[in-house]
Amino acid sequence: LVTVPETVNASTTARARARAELSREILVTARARLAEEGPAQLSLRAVARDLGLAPSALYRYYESRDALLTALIIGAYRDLGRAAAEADAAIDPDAYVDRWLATTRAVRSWGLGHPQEWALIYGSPVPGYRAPDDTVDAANQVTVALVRILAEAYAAGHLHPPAAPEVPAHLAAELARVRDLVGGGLPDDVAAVVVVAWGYVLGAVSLELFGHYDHAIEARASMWDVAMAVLTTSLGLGRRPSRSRRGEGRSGR
Amino acid sequence: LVTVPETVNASTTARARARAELSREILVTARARLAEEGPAQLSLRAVARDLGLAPSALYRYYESRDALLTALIIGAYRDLGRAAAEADAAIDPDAYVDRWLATTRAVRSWGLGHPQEWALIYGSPVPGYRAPDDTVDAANQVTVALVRILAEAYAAGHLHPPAAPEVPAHLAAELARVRDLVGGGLPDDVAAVVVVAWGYVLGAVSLELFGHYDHAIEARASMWDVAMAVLTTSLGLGRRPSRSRRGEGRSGR
DNA sequence: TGTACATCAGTGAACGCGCGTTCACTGATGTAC
DNA sequence: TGTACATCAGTGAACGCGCGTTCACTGATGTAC
Repeated sequence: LVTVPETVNASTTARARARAELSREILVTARARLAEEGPAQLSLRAVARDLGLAPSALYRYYESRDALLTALIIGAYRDLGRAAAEADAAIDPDAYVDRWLATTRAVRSWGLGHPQEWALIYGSPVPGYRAPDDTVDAANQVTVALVRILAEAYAAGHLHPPAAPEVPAHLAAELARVRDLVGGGLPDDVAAVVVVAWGYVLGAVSLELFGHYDHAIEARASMWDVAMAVLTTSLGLGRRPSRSRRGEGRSGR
Repeated sequence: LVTVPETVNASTTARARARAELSREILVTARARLAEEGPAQLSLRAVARDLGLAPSALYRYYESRDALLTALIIGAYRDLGRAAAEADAAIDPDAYVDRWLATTRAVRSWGLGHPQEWALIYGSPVPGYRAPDDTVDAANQVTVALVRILAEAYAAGHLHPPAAPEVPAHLAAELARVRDLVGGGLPDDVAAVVVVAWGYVLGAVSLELFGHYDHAIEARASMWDVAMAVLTTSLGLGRRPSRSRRGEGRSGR
């Protein structure tokens, strides 16, 4: 199975060009099917049908159904990561609260717009499917888009979480890896708080998408805004430290 | 289709008793199958096979596969709700922090012990299945078990969230419903913070169970403890108010 | 530029599988007299 | 207490369905001389 080049240069043969194009078209079609059924329901035959191909033809492009799923997962992470990064890039880099709010909002919006793809990457694992390591990098891009903002805010002295948890050594070692994703610089306790914030953002979108506000909270957008306000306060994210950390901090005054 | 009485009294006929028993046995077997495959994979035929019955026999007990799923969902919510309530009941009622930590821990433990049932109730919706309203009550029991602790803590003056978000009126009206689940008494902004805490607990368990700490954080129990410490601080849950709310609060001193 | 051969895309039939649900049936259990 | 009839549990065969994957094939595209 030959991998498909991302970019098609001029010297590429017509056959290769057609191959790359159809390969992408298969992905697009599969994504469209996903929008109508769940990831577990996604069938090669249905995709082939939509494309007017024989089912067996897909095997020239994807080794198996799992390979197609993997491509979809990676695509979804990339798409979401891109949406988050673009939202961030549109804001003044020094306005950390605004960047955080805009980026988290973009994450939620993407989820609302792509509920089945969200389920594919953040929902229950697809049964019988084991994600290969290729997906990890793509998943990390989303994490980085969120965490970077908080890391930069911290570096600029604009993140002062009032909650400074004790972090045991073995956990601190692992948090260091998260820290390294964004270039280091966070103390253990702040890194832990950042992971909690990351978890809340993803978890809250899932709760909403998976129907757990049903019959209770219909004002979803307002609830999101309120939740993010609470989160921002809890993070101590903003221009002025609300409290010094650990009695004596880096905060002025 | 006759409903099965919860309790079997002495006058019940042997046939009815057998019916009730097998009805329960079907559920138990289905739950066991769930532990091995995902909810979407659950098949009537497999359950019948495990019980040594013809597939058609199950139709005497459950109208359809969806009806069986519904019974499983309600059972899972009840089981989780019971586990949470029991953990709470084991703690001194005035020790709100301990109650919160014990109860949330119980929620996580139940999830770790019943990952597929967790996925059934909190994971991506099972495709093609639409949950009937019967499940809502059962779901609420879990919410109540968590929220009640915070409501009681607030009533006792032991909950002082430093984050007091602005809550728009239409959202406040909906939060009132949540409030009513536990007998009222929470101001809008506190109710909003409580919903955020509820969301974090459920979201964090899902993230862990669905594999989003994989390749990053292996010290799951420590991470949980740290997260709950952060959450507790963010809630302002404890004996002494860490800050007065809105400048002048009910806090003493 | 033209020909001979190799490569590769896509076909269509077939494989074996498991699923939810229906239906006419049998034999056992329960009930009314 | 005994008999006649009604109810109901469970059977087994069958329905129609869609699935992932394999395989021998054809015809078109690409390449080497």
